[in-house]
Amino acid sequence: MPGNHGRASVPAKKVVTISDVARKAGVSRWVAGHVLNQGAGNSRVGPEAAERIREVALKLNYHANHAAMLLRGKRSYTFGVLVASAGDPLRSFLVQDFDAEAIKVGCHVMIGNTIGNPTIGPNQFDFLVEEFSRRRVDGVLCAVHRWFEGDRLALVEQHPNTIFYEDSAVSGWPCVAVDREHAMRLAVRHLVGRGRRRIGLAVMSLSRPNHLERRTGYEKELQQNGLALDERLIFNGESTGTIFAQCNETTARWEFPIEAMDAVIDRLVRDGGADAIVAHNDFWAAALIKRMRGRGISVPQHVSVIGYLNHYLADWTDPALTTIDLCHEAAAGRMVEMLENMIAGGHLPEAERVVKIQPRLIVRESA
Amino acid sequence: MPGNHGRASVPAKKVVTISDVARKAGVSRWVAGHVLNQGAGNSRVGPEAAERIREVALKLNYHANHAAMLLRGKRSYTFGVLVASAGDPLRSFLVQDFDAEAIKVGCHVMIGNTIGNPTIGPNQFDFLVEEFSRRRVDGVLCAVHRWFEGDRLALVEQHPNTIFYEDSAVSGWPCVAVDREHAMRLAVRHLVGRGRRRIGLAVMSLSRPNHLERRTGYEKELQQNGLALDERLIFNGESTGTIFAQCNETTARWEFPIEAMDAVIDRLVRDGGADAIVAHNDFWAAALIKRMRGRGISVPQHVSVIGYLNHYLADWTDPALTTIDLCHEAAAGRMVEMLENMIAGGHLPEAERVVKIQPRLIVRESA
DNA sequence: CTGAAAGCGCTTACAG
DNA sequence: CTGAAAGCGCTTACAG
Repeated sequence: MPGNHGRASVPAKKVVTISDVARKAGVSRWVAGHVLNQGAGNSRVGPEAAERIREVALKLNYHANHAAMLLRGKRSYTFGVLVASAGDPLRSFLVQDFDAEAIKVGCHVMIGNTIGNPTIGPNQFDFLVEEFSRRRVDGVLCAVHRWFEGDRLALVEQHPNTIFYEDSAVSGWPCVAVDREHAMRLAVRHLVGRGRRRIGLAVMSLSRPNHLERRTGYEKELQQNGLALDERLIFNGESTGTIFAQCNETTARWEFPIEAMDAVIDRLVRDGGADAIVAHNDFWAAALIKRMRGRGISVPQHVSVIGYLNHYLADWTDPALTTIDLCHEAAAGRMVEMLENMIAGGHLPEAERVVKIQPRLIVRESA
Repeated sequence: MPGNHGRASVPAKKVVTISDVARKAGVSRWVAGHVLNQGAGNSRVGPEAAERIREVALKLNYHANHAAMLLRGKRSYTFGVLVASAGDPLRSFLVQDFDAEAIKVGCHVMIGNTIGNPTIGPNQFDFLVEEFSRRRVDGVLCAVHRWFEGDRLALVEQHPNTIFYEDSAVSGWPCVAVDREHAMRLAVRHLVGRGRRRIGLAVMSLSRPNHLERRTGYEKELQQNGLALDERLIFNGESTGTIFAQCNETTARWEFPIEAMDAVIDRLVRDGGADAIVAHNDFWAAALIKRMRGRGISVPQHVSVIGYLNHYLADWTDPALTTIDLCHEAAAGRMVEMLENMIAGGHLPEAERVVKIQPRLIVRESA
């Protein structure tokens, strides 16, 4: 029968403690604790005693009491994850992969959505930073874009073991980001290889440093292939004043005005004569494909399209989307590794603070 | 500078304790603790003293030490969530919404992915059940389909405060599920309203009780509208032997053979003369739309299509997908509520153990 | 109402 | 190597 517990407190089931193990193994609590809960390789306990203790612990199904360790000052083996919304198309992969990597080093992940929950108060980000402190998380992954509210300085002050994903937000702080320059080079190179010469770039913004990297990669690869840069082939979403994606405050779901992509088609294809478009992300790409079909422009025959993200969506566009895979798994692995280094050893060497993840191109049908 | 901590232990920052508050407020620790950390409404402390204590606590920024409370037997204010993979199109919403609801009652959510991480051992589910015990979670949400491995009995034994989503897995245990019968009725009703008469149903399985409910709703609504049941209009994926969706063990991503939908089109549209299809989920629906276009069947002119889930995908199919929204937010709210009741009061009345969430139809373009 | 004491399960000096 | 003691920050009887 479910839940016949007391009110706010949970009756401690009879649980085996370090004393039980010590008694049964015929050693002191000190020795038992040392063998079981401290790092291995200590000189002070004989190997045969250690073995015996471990056996007893196994038989008794002993597990160190987490709360007691924590109270005593040990680490919590818990990471906090700050995301705008965990259901977000990109973050959901990141959350999954980060958890998978965390578990490998014995850590669990505590979720923290920073938007869409006004009941918490005016600023969920700051609230969660405090909560994570109270829970004594060992480290924090912050994957919240910098344009969302939240005191990043307070975050890193309270949680020195913080790592950022994509938007570093605090200059010089450890950050793992996709190599966007490389991503754009992969895309352009592929298109050139398919005979495209009028390659357009459509991005949400060029004022944000992250997005600017895309332009750099785009330009470099054009140059490398002897193609001239034509400003008419670059679409900067900022100039249109349209908000291309925003999170609905009440549903906490992302919304996207598909029709807004018509402006991209007008500028790049109709006016600029583009025969290919490298899109801001898979959603832009999917919308471009959809709207171009409506205008009789076929993909990839007339215009090739390349996305960025490799969301589930990519298989379902028609034609299926050729896109840049962001390799979240690699990013997650790297972040956990860095976090563990920070926890164990203190400073990360300057050179290892900003890590670029090499994305890869997934070729489907749209380019 | 990031991370200049000690090895495996974290130096306790100077933190304010209940003793500090008590001293400053001129009361005993007992009183301070009683006012601050116990439920309100105790008769033994005068209101003016209580007020003063609260003021001091606020000024000192006192927060009860979580580990100490836990060690003392208080609840952890943590929920564990078991999902096959948190990045899964459906689960990702659920994780987000469940966290949002949990935070409202002062709880945090610990993620647990039960597949895709073989390094953990042969059975991640059982491993996580143990881990959740060690972390002393107050309750568990299990949103893992019953055909995945994992000892459900051990789960509910170790965590009496467990609630299932969709697949109850343990008979009679509290469970929140979408009212699939109602979902199908909404879909059929809508199609009939649009003049469809040969309405097909395409589902992955009819042997699983959950899926059988769909057929029931489908039949009832046909009957209600005076339409005869035609077995040729029902596609049961099981009969084809195809695996329509599976999680890649190494990438932990869901894969779906889009071409497999051709069999559905053959049976329902070509042979059965269907003018509408209610699809197993949005992914089936999206694939049907895509493959039908390839065969010159246009949606919704020739055949209407309705999905199930209301994933991001729904906006991006061409035409945009009319689909059933599963109302995850409502489900999450209900689950947290039930969990809290179980924690606080013990048994849930029989009648409140199985909750059906009423889905809604989102009309876009495909039907 | 109040306050000193014991104890949750550990670790960490400390003295043998 | 060993063992008794103190203490992490709380709550819970218990005696005033």
